[in-house]
Amino acid sequence: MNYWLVKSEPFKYSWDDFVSQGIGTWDGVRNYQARNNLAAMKLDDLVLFYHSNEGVEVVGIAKIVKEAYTDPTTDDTRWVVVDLAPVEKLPKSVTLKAIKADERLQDVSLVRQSRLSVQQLKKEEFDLIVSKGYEN
DNA sequence: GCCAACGTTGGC
DNA sequence: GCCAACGTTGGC
Repeated sequence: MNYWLVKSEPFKYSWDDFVSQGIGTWDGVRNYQARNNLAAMKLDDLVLFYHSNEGVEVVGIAKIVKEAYTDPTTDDTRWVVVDLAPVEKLPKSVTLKAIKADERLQDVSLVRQSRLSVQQLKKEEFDLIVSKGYEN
């Protein structure tokens, strides 16, 4: 089981859009590192859903319902997509600020390599961020 | 809206 | 294969 984090700009594709659709194809990735992460995702891996630009926070948990396949939105065969389904919304979203403030989360890519749109997390990091979503 | 960080492209 | 120029992302 692996743990991931994906970013989306809420005005393009928000958590609420995702929930109302019930399933979301994660297309549009045009970065090799992000692509490699998509390709490594396995069925039922858990994924944190992060809002970039607006909100700048982790809002919910999703899971992989279909492993990587060729991106149907382009003829370029280098790119892949996965399908995700919502698992649950965090009672309280976890802001980037809160993540940066936690010394145990200094190695996560959000902090180290903020531009990467599909990132892998360690189980401890994933659990820690989720637990913050349940605090207070 | 600005700018830093980073990825990609293309000339040599 | 290097590197400058350029484009994009994303936090602030």
